[in-house]
Amino acid sequence: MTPIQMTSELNKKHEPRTIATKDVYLTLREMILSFELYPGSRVTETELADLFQVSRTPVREALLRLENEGHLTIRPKQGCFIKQIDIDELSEYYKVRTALEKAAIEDACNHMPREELERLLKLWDPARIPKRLSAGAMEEKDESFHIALALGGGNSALVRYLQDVNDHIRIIRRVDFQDPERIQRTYQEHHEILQAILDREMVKARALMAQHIQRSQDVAKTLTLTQLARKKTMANRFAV
Amino acid sequence: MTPIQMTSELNKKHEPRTIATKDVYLTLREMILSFELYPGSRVTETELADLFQVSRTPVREALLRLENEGHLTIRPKQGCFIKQIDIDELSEYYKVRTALEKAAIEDACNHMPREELERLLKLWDPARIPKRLSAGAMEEKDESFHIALALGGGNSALVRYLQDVNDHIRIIRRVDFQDPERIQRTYQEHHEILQAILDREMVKARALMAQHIQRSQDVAKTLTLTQLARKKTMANRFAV
DNA sequence: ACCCGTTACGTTGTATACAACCATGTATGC
DNA sequence: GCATACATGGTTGTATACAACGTAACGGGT
Repeated sequence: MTPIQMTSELNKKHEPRTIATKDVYLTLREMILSFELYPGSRVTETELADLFQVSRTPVREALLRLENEGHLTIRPKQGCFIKQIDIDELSEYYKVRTALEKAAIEDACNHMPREELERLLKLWDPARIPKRLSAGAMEEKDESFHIALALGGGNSALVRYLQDVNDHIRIIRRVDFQDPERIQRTYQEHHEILQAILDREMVKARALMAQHIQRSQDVAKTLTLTQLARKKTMANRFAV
Repeated sequence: MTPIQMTSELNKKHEPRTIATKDVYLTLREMILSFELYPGSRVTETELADLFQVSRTPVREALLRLENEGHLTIRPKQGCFIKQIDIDELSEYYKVRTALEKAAIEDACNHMPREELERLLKLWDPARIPKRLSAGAMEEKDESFHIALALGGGNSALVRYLQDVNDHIRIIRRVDFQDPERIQRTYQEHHEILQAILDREMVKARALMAQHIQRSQDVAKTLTLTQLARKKTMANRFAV
């Protein structure tokens, strides 16, 4: 059920080393991704330490990690600011993602075992879409699809970079699956890609993947903008 | 002279936020890259704090950063270990690098201004190679070439990922330029690539770049192995 | 009225003290 | 003689105290 032990090996990079730090990190990340901490707003270490009932030390370590993942910016001696959502920058990440996924597809065409591909094909059968799939769950499933392909290619560094890119674009990717139509579409496209790999048609698979990414990017972009506009009206306890 | 202000923007990610932390980080990184801290050996925070005459706090932050860059592994409650050099893993990084540089070349062909390309062409004229170019200086110049191309494409996220990959393979890349023959060769290949971009021949440029990376990888790989074997015989104060 | 210098506050950066935990080695029982 | 339980040393994880720095507000001068 859980996707191989390599995944845990991979996540280790992002997992803060201790309990308190880990909690702070995960909670903060969730708050940022859900726009609860509005982009551009400033947070102070003391404030967060009070909120989480821990000292500043684990807060600092969590912030350091979140900065590395691009969710916030630390300006020395000044404070830390939730990263603004910059559509142009996100497009850049999508370009990087496309480059990496193309490489992954090539590896997958060459090395990915038939059985693994067939297992995935069953998982993404457009005729058997689970009812009531939440956007969060679907986002996770989608990510695991792309990661599975990269894993199938056997290049774990590539997988790590893909994970890293995902960390950066998750904030807009998540809103992509709030529309059932988009879920349906994703199932179909994933199915097609898998079939192309199974047929070892590298050129076709690569093109399909590039299209697939492009389409989800377009949708997520507009959706994020409207979401953001809606949240902006709400009061935020951390806003400056 | 200095390659645009974007570079500083980029380095910010890797630059620890304060002075003490920064010093520790840079020195440690240098020690790792020069094999002074032998791969696999364990270091303790106290030990490093004593060595650098600072407290454990900045040491911890520096270690956290170095872990993110993949130079060492932190095992919770156990300690931190200098990353083993794994030739297979480095090959994976080279594959990622190739994927990214191909994307960069495409962008460069589309967007890079003629003048910038001509400036680079002058810098890499095979007829005018500076005498007594140290391996370290050449490595830096080589990196700045590849970064300049990515910058020319206008995708700063791509540049950051390329920097990140460079952080990981620098340890073997550095030994590539100890042979004057390799320096000569690099000048020629860079010149050819630039010319292809200037002619807007994307397919050719992409192929040249892929070859170029492949060749330097092959050379660096074997050289690193011999270097490593030599250093292994030396005593290391941090070795277990 | 505007500009500049100064002061005070708040925040980050660093040091240090303490607690929790793991690993090793030793001693004891079988 | 071997295995297991325990104790001890050392290392990391967290809390807190202090110092350095940046920012903003206030006051005085022009």
